Amino acid sequence: MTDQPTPPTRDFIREIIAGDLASGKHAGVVTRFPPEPNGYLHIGHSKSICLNFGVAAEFGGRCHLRFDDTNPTKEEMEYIEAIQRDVRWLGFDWGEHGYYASDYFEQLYEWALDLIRAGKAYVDDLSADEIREHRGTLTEPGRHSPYRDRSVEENLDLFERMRAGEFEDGTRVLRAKIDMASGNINLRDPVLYRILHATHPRTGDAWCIYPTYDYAHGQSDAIEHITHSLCTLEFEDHRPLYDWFLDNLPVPSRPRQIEFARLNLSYTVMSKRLLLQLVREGIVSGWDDPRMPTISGMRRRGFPPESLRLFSEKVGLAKRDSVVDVALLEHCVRDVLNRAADRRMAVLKPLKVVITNYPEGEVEELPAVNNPEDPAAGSRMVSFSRQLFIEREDFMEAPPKQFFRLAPGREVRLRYAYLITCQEVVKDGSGEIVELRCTFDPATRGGNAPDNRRVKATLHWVSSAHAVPAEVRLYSHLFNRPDPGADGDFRDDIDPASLEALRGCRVEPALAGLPVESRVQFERQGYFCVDPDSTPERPVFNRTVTLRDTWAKIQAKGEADR
RNA sequence: UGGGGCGUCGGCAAGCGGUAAGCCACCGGUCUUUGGAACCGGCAUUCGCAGGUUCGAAUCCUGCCGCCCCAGCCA
Repeated sequence: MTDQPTPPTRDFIREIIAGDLASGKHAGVVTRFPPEPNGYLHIGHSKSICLNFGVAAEFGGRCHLRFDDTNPTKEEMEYIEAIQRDVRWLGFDWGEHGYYASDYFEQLYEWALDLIRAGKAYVDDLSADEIREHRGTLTEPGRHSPYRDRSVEENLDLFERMRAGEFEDGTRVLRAKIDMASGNINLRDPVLYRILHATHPRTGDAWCIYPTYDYAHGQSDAIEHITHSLCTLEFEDHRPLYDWFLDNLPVPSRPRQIEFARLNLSYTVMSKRLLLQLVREGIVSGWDDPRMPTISGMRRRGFPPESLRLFSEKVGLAKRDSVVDVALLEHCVRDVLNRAADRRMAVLKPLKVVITNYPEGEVEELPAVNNPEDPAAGSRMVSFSRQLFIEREDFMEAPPKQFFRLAPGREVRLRYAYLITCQEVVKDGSGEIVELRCTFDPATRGGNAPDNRRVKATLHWVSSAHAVPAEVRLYSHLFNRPDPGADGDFRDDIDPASLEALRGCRVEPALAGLPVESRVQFERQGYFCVDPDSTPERPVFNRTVTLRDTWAKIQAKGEADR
């Protein structure tokens, strides 16, 4: 067997960068993550963050965090702060390299003056509607604006007066003079500056003209000596314009834009517009609702940052549009949590069990392993007594063939405790099961029978006198179809049962008083984390993700066959 | 009927002229004090289609077909 070293993670972007380093085109790598502070970051951004910071780290370079804050009508300080918090939480550090496009407004303005002086930009008095009419269509060329051939002096005068605030919003713009007949619409004299009498979150009222994305982005990259400017596919046809500015302005460096496909996830919407709508319309509780694909939502849901990084490695990087199965994300979360989360017992829908042959008033402390995947996690003691709670779903009066949990006359194991046998089912007047009367075998303390007899099931449980009440919130996908909105309003595809709050849960005492965001596994059920709504007397847990559930599959199959 | 991209397993994705990696999902099995985890095995004779070049093509050429993006003073 030839044992070849695992090839390093390679994708087309890393290949380009490695090539640029090998050829000596660049001595080092500088990337940037450039969010617009007009909303919260989501898992699509997480892919970009991991890419930009990851690439920089792998090649010994650095990654800047730069806010693309060129549109004060949509941007807010709250978003700037949330974005910084989320990037740090994900595990990345931009060090001294936190920037804002607005840091460059003065330089960008000077360069606009250069363009005007070179006859490559002009002030246009056309209205937005008129500009659109002159732009032509996808198949017909555009027409020149009647203001296209103004003199340099007039353009300079007008542009300076735009900056001085002499004109109303929308009355004039600065445009590049490129080619109104270009097949690439971005080259049909794109707008460089628009008049916006709006207060900017950082520059306040210092400006009333603001550069557009196209005019600001590449130059900001150049100012920061970004070597590789990574962005999503929809900017591909902006690249000639990106390059045009670099070619026509005295910029200090020459960044290269490279585009990759954005992340799409099944059962999820990813557009900021739609996410904002969910928040504004109160469909979710906020940007950090645990059902949101936002980084803050996933954090509250209990996803560890490592799981998001793992996921972004696993989804790969390419240029084709794709939709990643949300099951891959869930797999990454389970993979990390399986190794990291301590196990605890929690009964979500309690059913009372009385051990009839166990002495009244007696309590035993039994050792329970914290994490079978991690010996260093140690163990804890759990209290056992005569009256317990088990999961309602773990008992069936008339069990089907494949159900091997508790049933009348059947013996099962209580994890870390004893083997018990169900002797009697107690019901109330309406026929509902309210209690199980069982016997235990004192010789099976810890869970093993001296005669080596086997039981087919192990149940989790809590001692009723020791357990603490808790609320548990069960989450499933926000949408009930893999492609929400594909046939109309995405709101019609919201799953009304995506949140189920259980109030009467009983959990083992070790689960009380944990810090917010603590992540644990509830044995046999899934991974959960402590929600900020918790109080000292009543913890609240969010279900992060269920455990793989073979029984659920068997049941589902049974129903399908019926 | 302009311009720019993209088409490899159910979902991602390697492959860079030498005879289809890997992951998720799914299906079997082993093991098991979590119906978890772990482990073993199965899962594309074929790369959108059709021609061509070549000893040899997913990889090169030609022509079709399909999908995505662009007509914001959003990013």
